[in-house]
Amino acid sequence: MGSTPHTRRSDTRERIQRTALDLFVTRGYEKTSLREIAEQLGVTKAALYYHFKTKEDILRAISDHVGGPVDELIDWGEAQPPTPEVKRELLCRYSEKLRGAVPVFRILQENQASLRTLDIGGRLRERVTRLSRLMRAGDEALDAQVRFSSALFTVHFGALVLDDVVGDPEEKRLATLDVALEVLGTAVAGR
Amino acid sequence: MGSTPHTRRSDTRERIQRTALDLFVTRGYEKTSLREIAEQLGVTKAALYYHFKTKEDILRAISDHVGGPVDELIDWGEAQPPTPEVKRELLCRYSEKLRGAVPVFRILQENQASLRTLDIGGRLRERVTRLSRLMRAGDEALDAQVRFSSALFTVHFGALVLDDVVGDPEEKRLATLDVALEVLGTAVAGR
Amino acid sequence: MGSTPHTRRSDTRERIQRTALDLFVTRGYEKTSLREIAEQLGVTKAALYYHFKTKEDILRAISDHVGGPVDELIDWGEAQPPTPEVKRELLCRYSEKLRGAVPVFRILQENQASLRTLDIGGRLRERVTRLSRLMRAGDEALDAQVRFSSALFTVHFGALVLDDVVGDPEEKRLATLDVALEVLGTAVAGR
Amino acid sequence: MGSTPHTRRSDTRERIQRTALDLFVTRGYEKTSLREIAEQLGVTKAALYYHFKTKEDILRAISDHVGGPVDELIDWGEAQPPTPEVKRELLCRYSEKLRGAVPVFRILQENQASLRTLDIGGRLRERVTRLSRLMRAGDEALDAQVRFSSALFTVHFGALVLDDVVGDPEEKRLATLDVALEVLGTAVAGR
DNA sequence: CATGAATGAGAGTTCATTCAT
DNA sequence: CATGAATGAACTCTCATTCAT
Repeated sequence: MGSTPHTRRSDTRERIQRTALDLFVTRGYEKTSLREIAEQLGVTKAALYYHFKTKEDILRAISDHVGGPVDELIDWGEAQPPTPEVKRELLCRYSEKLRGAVPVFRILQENQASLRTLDIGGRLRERVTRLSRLMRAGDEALDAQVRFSSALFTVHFGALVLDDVVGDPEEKRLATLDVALEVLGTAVAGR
Repeated sequence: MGSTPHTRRSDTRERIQRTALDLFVTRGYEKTSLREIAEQLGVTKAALYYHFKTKEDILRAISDHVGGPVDELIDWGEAQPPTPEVKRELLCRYSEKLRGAVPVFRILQENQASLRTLDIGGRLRERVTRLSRLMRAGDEALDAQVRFSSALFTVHFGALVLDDVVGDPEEKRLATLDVALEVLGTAVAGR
Repeated sequence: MGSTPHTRRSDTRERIQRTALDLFVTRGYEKTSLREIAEQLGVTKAALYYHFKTKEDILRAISDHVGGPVDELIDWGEAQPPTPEVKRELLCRYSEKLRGAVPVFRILQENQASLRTLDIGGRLRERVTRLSRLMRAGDEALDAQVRFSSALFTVHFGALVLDDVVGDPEEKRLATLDVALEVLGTAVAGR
Repeated sequence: MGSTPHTRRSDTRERIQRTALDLFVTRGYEKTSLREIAEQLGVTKAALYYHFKTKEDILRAISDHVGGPVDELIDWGEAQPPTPEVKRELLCRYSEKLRGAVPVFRILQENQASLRTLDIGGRLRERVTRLSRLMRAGDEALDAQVRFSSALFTVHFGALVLDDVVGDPEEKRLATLDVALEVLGTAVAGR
């Protein structure tokens, strides 16, 4: 019977990621040492290395939870024409990806400098570049460019910042999206 | 006498800050070692310690170029009533502070996680908190709150991001400000 | 019955030795990790431990292919009087032992320092000492001592070095032996 | 005054080399940890890194005491025609270089496998190759080739092996050289 | 003003080895 | 026969910092 088999076939890999995520969020990637992760988990540093090749690899695993979905979104976007509708759709979907993955995005956001050297930083940079290009495509006017960027900021940073604000998360998300769409809207629709 | 006015007295301190700024921007605060700074400057590590008490102290000196003015702005803001006009004024002035100090803001932005432990991080956090509170004061409605934040994001991140975009800086700055004010405006003015 | 005679029963042990031999030769004993051996073989590290008690044990098994025969040779030599004929015989037989086991000798040769701590190193040292003593016995004159050593070097290192030189192996071996015997000869025979 | 100034301006670099040399000889390069060197010297590991960039760098400094002179010898040899006289001269001079530097040569000899990965290993290999080529040039006959090699072995390994044998060092060296020259002689002179 | 020398603490990483399954 | 998971000890190396000169 045994509904909770005790650690049957390593859930350790997941536990490492969870602990690391926690520490990366609170202390930062660089300042979090493998010793800390291991200790907090009650295993040895060497155990971490059984499950992950390097420290960066742990972060990669964590950030892939978010990287994959976002890449798909970008791929989809690049296959579409740069119409206002597509951009609106992009913002909506991006907002959805953010939901529930805020801590991961926060790590990527707040440790940018540290990631630069790592190849995970390269991937991140590429993602940001592609997403920006996507959002900005279609209207080269300065005002439009600013609007496109601003709408993206609103969705992205809104999620990160409003996270520690009281209120129903979904409600906050939709409010944020509304504002972003409005900023965008005046650009694409002329309103 | 003295063709070089009163620049007597170590311009080394300034050169250290410039070099450090450069390296902090390109390699990040943590990843930049004092050895690197010293080498790039052609002095010894010990020399850095003659001019600055710690590594953090160098960063502090750099960030104070921006911290002081911003603090003054916040102080001013807190002495005003939370009217729409004041908020608009805040955005305008904040935008001006950003101008020319983008690299410093970028360092603070991209090294947030590293700064958390440092007391300079505390000050930064406080500044952000106060500025946010200032911007958000006066209207607790969710929609308004989002708008206030978004306007601030637009000015702040717009400056950082649009920096590597072609175009006249001042023109870009004003365009950004326009969008920010608009986002704000619909909230505060009802339009 | 059984087309494959009686090779039943794990040829894995042999495969481990072969793989290890390869890696020890190319990367050195210390620099070769059990992980590498296991990976190159497509098994787990733990599997190696099923077949061998320690890493040193693998090397021991490898070097025993050569150690036993050489020990026999030395035993034989020590039972003989230290005559010129015996020494000539020793060189000839040693040369034969070397034939085909060059890689093993090379490992022992090039990893001497690493082996020192291991008890296999002690055995090697003992072998070398006994063989040298055997070759040097009978004539304490400095010139003779040098000659005896030189003849042994010639056979031993000649085999290792000439291995990567073109030419029929057996022919090279005999040529080497000739020179060694000549060096020896002038000492023992006066020629 | 003050004939023995106490450690005036770092004789530490030299002391590190001496201690390392000792340990490399007795325990081997790989098996000697920087902790051991530091402890035996009464300094911290970090002090070693003040004076040398890496562990390999310490070995390099040690081996350069011998590498430079030998390189010069080889350079000289390569500028000469491959005559018997030149070869004799090469052996004589090589023998002289060996004198007094036996421990260094022993390290290089006994740690060959470990050095392979290091770029100091490459240099060593190159040196050996060039020296061999030099000695073997001029007569492609198998017998001659073997003789050339053998003469070199005699000088090289003779120095290493006879080091722990009683007797006046210089006398031993000359005796060794005599045998080497004789081996060579029969090849080059036809005798 | 600045350097040369050194330190203590800790980082990430790798290794041979063990053992329940 | 063999594996997956884990460990403890060690490793090389880097860093911010100190201080006598």
